[in-house]
Amino acid sequence: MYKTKHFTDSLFYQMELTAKYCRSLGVQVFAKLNFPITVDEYSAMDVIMLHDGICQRELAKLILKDRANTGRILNTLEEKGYIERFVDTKNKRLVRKMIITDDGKKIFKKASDILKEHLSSIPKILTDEEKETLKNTMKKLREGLKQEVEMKI
Amino acid sequence: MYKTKHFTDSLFYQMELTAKYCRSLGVQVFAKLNFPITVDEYSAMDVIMLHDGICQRELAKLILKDRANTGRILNTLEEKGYIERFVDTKNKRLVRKMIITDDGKKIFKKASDILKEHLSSIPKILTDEEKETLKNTMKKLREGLKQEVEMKI
DNA sequence: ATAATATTGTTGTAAATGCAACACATAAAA
DNA sequence: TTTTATGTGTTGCATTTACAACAATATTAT
Repeated sequence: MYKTKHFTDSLFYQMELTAKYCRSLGVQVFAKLNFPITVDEYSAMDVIMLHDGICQRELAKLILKDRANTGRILNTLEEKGYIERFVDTKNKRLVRKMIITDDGKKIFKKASDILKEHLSSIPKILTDEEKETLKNTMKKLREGLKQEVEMKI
Repeated sequence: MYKTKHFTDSLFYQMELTAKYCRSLGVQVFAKLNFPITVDEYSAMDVIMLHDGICQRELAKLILKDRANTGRILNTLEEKGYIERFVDTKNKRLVRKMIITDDGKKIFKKASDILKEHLSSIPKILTDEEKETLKNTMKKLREGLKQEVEMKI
């Protein structure tokens, strides 16, 4: 019937499908283990710890959520007492930076340990080599797409 | 500081980042070219044409959106006159099936042509081999994750 | 036969998301 | 100096999404 390649066979569409499985797995694991934070909050904390003195917009660019969304995630993390925010300057501009509190570090460490233990119980689907190749190729794809897609962050 | 692998280095998280670029590219292209349908509606039409006589829930499972969401997408496609729905039976159960109307086929063809032309103007980021490997590995990952993740569809 | 269970689709609702508009401060240009 | 442009963060709103509850029907168990 349709000889041309279908959109649903395209790399972009299949990437979306695959990401949905990954995301669902993350959400379900976090809910199942009764974490006091969501996947997104956990990811944000991870990025903050990796980038000392990061400001909100830089964080937004790294987690690929817009500024509004990023601000809201930080609001809830602050309400929970896992981060503290303060005003600083970057290039002589006022920015809001944040640090992980001791409470936050404790929760993060605990979550990481439980997560690692739980994930190790999931059977290995891909070989280490396949995983590495996959990550490298996706990184290359992201680098290329950065030129084509405007992310409005 | 943190010697253990970070969550943001994980395959799952990087998949989410990469998928966001892909999704944004799709949305932006569709908006830029003034299509009368969204990416999701286009994908749904593509899947419907690939699977003749598919019912709503089967469609939902393929596009990985829940039944509610799938029903709503079909509502808008029906309102636009691009599909027609009718009641049928599957395993002696009442189900709603759908067909693409002539109008729908026309729009889909037009969108496909414009899309192909536009996408060909985007510089090649990955080689054909890289793309194939990537798609195959993602498919393998999805197959494996199907055992671990419940999709509630 | 009756009750319990399962399948399909819809409705309602809360949460997440994206985007535009705004406020504020600084840098650059006139 | 005054105006214009840029960078940062917040607010509001519309859309998307996930999830639970429900209705209707069919299957299975008791």
